[in-house]
Amino acid sequence: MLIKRSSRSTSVLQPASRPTIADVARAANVSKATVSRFLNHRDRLLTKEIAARVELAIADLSYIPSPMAQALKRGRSKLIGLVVADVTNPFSVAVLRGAEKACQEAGYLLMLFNLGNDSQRESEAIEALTAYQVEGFILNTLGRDIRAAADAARHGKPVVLVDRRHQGMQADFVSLDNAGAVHLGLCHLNKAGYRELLFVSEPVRDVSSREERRAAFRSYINTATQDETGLHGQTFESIEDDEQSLDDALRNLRVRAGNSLPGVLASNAVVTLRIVAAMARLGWNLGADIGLVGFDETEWAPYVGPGLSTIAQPTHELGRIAAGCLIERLKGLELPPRQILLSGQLVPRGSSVPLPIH
Amino acid sequence: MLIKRSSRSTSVLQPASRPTIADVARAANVSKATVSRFLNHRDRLLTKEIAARVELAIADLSYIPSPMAQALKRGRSKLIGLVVADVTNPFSVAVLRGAEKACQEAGYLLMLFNLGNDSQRESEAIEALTAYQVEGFILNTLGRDIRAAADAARHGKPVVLVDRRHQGMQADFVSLDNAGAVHLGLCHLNKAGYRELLFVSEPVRDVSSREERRAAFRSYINTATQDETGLHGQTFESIEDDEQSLDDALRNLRVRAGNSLPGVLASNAVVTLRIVAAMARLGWNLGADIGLVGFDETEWAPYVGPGLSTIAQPTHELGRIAAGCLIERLKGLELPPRQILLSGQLVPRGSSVPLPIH
DNA sequence: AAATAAACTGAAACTGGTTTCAGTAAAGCA
DNA sequence: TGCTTTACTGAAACCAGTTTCAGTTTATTT
Repeated sequence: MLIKRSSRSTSVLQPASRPTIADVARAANVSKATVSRFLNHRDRLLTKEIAARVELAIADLSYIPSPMAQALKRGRSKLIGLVVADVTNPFSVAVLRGAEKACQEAGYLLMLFNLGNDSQRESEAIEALTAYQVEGFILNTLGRDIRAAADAARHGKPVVLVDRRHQGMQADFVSLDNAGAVHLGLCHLNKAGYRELLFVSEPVRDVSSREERRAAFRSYINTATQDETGLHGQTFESIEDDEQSLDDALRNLRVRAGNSLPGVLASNAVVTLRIVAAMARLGWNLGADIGLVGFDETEWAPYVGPGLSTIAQPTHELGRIAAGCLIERLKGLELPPRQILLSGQLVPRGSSVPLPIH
Repeated sequence: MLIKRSSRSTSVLQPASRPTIADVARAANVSKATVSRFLNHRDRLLTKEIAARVELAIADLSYIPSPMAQALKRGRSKLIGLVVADVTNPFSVAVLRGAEKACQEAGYLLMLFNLGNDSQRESEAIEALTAYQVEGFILNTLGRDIRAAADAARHGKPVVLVDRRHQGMQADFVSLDNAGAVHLGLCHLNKAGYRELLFVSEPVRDVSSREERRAAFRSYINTATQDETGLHGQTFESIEDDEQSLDDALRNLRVRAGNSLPGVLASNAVVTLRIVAAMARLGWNLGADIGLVGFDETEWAPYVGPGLSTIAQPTHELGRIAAGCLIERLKGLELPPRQILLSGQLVPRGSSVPLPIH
């Protein structure tokens, strides 16, 4: 006796593979085409009676079409690739969550690729995801490997850049309004009485958001200097594990300040933490000895030292919007590349209050 | 004139779709089967001469086989599904990174699904991932929806549970040695002089790791009480946004303590932060007024208050091992379900030092 | 040198869907 | 009532691979 592969035994022994469209067709006594039509064009076509039969069969077998097979035929996979420079960064995670939500609502699934801050892997990531037929990319990467993303674009896959521009790349771009945010932070420090300022970031090279923030800092300082407000400023790139240099930079800052107050603007949460660590090493007090405002609001910011003043990014929104842009493009929207900038919000806390709270 | 789809023009205008195996076959003047054989059984079969021709053609067109098509035919997709209860939890992210690394090395790609703490979505996640033919699952979920994971297992897909067991489910399980870790924390608090203890966790219901930690806490307290060491303890479940109850619980703890010292064991980083927040609200000092040891080491732990004492989990290892187990099973390893427990490590800091540092 | 076995290769079938094309039945129109 | 049009359905081709099966060389054995 011949056992047909398609015999869908309910036995627990042979781990029944999922039912296929052919199984449904057989059960409903129609052709595969009809089942497919029911699934895709339910409204047009199809007699009520046949539709009912198909519907029943589908429910009966609890049939779910295979996205793989669909992707193969349609060329569309309902998959979106999200490439993140570093999942450890809370910013990335927050963006991820926003994007995920938007994707879910639109019936897309996110494939996450984490570079672990290894810019080498960017090409690899994009290739792997392209191989899986992702329909588009959300990139929050260094963009140092120009080829990679450009390749994707050339394959006709839409790309949305989050937080970091890729040089020479025409794509939708969603980000914090860095200039505005820096302005916010510096005005705050200035008003609080800090006059000798230092901008600390991770190595800037080619990371657009860091560049923009630094440029905004310099520009603010320049106009302030011209207006003779007594405001001065410098910038510093902090390298991982090089505690010495950071400590020196802070010491110098204090020297420069003389008996005016020194303040620091940290370019992201990672740097903020490094500065907090340095302050601990130096035995200085946040706020009193040096003022600090850092990018990125975190859940722990209120409880570190006297509370960390932060510039909160609308991370969730950034993610949602990025995914939204991509999905619009996938639906066929033809538009020149957009830039969407959202404002940050200052959350003042103890680290930017000059006097120790009594 | 007819333009064949397969004509691979290098023109930038028409966004060339990726070359297919047929293109390679044509270029090498062999059959698709031969190309496929070259890719999969390079060593056996195939003349050197033909192999060389195929190799050249592949390199020439920079051909990459479509995993989708492969998955369809083989039934294997080189995809592993990772379902996480909450990406916001740094524990999950750390596990993710470990797992990612192991997968990458073995040529697998991770598909992440985040439940956002919504246990409802567990089935949905597993279904979606199954539909994409993932070959196995790493689950760090509530496991409240028994059907979901059991379904996966029934389909013959191996499952590895991380940190949280699913009741009645026979699967590999990778986790912290919770009993040992609790012991570590309590011994430490006890030695430091804290005598009236409180275990605070998120709602325990059905989350095995929380259950285990609480049980270990109770057992420790019980034996300690019998030995008349003067140690007492209670447990408390902290609910999100219910600050009032937590504050009360802490106040009661201090009352119970009388003039002995009260200490808290927090069941994870989220709870630790809640307790820190409560202490701030109450105006109490960590260490001096109440001792605190929390599960999960974080980068900010050293800088909150006098420094948070933590029980560090080998998160990265957990992820790596979980992925490793899964991959072994995918390679055909038949073994009864394993339990792999790793030890935690105590990182003592100011929050468990009774006297304010001078 | 003939017979047999081994080693390669290609055509075709298959994976699970979608879509085109052609065919049938019902409805509309004269 | 006969002819055209419309509406619906099924067979078959296709997506990009893998695998079986059969056929052709080549190598080995006698």
